Amino acid sequence: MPPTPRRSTILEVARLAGASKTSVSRYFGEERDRLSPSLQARIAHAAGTLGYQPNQMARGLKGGRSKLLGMLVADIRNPFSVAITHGVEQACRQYGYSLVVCNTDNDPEQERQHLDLLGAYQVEGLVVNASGSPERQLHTFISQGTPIVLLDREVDHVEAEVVGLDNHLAIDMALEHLADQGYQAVLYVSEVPQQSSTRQKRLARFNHTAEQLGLIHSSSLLANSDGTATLQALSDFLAAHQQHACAVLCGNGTATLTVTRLFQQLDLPLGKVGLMGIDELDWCALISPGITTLAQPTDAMGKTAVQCLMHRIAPHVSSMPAALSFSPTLIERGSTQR
Amino acid sequence: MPPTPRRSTILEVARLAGASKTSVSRYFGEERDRLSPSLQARIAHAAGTLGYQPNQMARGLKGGRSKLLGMLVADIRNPFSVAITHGVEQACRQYGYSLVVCNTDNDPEQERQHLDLLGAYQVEGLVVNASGSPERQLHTFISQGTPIVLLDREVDHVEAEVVGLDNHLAIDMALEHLADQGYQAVLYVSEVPQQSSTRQKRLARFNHTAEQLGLIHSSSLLANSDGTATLQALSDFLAAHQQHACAVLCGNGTATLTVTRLFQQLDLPLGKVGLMGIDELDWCALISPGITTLAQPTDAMGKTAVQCLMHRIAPHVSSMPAALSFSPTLIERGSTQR
DNA sequence: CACAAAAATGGTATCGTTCCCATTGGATGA
DNA sequence: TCATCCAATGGGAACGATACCATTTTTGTG
Repeated sequence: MPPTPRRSTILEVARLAGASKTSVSRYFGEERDRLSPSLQARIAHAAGTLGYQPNQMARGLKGGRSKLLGMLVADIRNPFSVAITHGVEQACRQYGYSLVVCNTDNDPEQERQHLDLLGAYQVEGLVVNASGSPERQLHTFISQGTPIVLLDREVDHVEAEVVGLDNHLAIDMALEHLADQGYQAVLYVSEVPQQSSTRQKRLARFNHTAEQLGLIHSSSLLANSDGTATLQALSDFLAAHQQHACAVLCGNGTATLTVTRLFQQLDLPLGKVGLMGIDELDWCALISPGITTLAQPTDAMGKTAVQCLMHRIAPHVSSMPAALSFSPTLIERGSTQR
Repeated sequence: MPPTPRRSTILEVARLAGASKTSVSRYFGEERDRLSPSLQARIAHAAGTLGYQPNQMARGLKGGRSKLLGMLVADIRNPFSVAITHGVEQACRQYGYSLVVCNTDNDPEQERQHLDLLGAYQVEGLVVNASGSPERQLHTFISQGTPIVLLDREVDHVEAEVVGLDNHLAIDMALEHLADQGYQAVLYVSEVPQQSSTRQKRLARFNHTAEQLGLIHSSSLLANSDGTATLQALSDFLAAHQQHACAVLCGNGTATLTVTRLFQQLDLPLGKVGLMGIDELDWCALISPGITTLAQPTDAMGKTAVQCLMHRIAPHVSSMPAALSFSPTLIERGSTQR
């Protein structure tokens, strides 16, 4: 094996092409047109021969233009997050940027570390799906001129665009659908809302709208992942309102998963007891007679987040997106059919 | 707003601490011990005051040590890939590295581009879950001394460790389980195997072992995502072997999802017609009476992949993992109970 | 045809680190 | 006591690109 054949540099290309480094730099930068066709050809040939590729580290160093975007994800194993990440990544590539994805596993400490890191890599923009409240660090980015977009969750005292679902609309749509279907009592199941503004909003809106629609309502928080507390809450709720048509509304995909398990444990008939969830999942159609969901337009959300950043980074390249708040789509299935 | 307060540099810290940049560099590098306690304290204080953080771009430039690992994922929306990515990322952090994840959406062209990119960012190692056959590019990395680990899929003519499931064992376990349960005819459903050595191996082994166990067998490839061709194949298979106990074995999670849909379309009784899949999914327990699966130890696989790389990058930090081939775990449910 | 203006190209300093090689000063040993 | 060595520290060159300014060549115009 040859002793680590180093990656070729701009200088070598320049020499081979009989040009200066500046010209080669121009060729690979935004100013290719300024070069005469003949010079362009020579450089192209030389670069091809050597297999040259600009070193992004060096690029990032000089101009601060790392062509890197950072993304902080609270829980990469949540299908919703994955879907969003997918959208964000696609959009990044479209703008010629790369994405560094950091998963925090809902741990504020990891979040802190990852933010430090993204800073150290000079990301030019940041998509943040927060797990804690990293206000201080986010301010650091902002004050350094690095634009930030918040995804799905707001962060107190951080002024930045928030891309996400229209939570009020979503809850209203869900409750109206349930009411339309004749359900009279609704239990709302959510993960603990402390870390997430979205969960808080949905919960509050649930109470508000359920009240307004004259629905009997109550809520239960998923404390531990096996949902034993909620099992109790669910059977209590059903027992207390036997004479009414009952339904459960789940605040996100995780809740839907847990509650579906509970339905099976309690052997509840889907539909007779209503079930509905926010977030569409692969398997919702498969649990017969199907679980009704509100699907989020994840790809669009991801793209919009990136578009926001690009608008700040390079206003001429991208306009500000029209809307940052998205409407869900109702996917009606048997679980809300009595 | 202050006019973009620049990020502070090593020089400013040095000045404030009354030290030289070399000392500060040492403090943040691997040679902190060489500094006297008093100097360490001064630097720590100065760095804290200024909120200093080393610029990774500059670091990467000088030493070629970017502290970055790259990962190529064929399909980020596949839960199996996500699980692996999660493991890889955790392991990275453990070693003080960060991960750039690139999703190729099974598109060789995107794969090509992403590999270029990862090269440009001077990643120190690469975890590759290939979608095409990027031999040439991978060789470039290897010849430059950048270690590579192949994940789940091999790439022709690329000599590198392959971390993945023991496919022979998996297929054998599955078929033995099915045979034990009294199934006599098995249909194997897989995605098209061209792009994936794993799919090829599983398919070949299926034919081999089914033969050996004296099972009636056949296979069907998922051409389009709605699986219409397989629907036909499945009903034909069942019709042809009415007098035998039939089962379907799915080559991966995607196949399991599609086939489960087909079972519902055809209204097949789970268990009476057996169903089993490789890859454990959230919802397999929920489709009553549950779908039997072979679970892959995804976290361990991700960690092992990183450990391989680290062993090459810094042999003193990490030893070579003992095994690169993993055994699946049988999760027995009602779908293989007649 | 001369002169200005524009286009094409090149040279050099610089980005923030790390690495290599001094330099300093005190401890060690004969 | 003096040479020697080690530990602690500092100075400057490099890494590979970009940006600015200078230079050369071309083009346009009266």
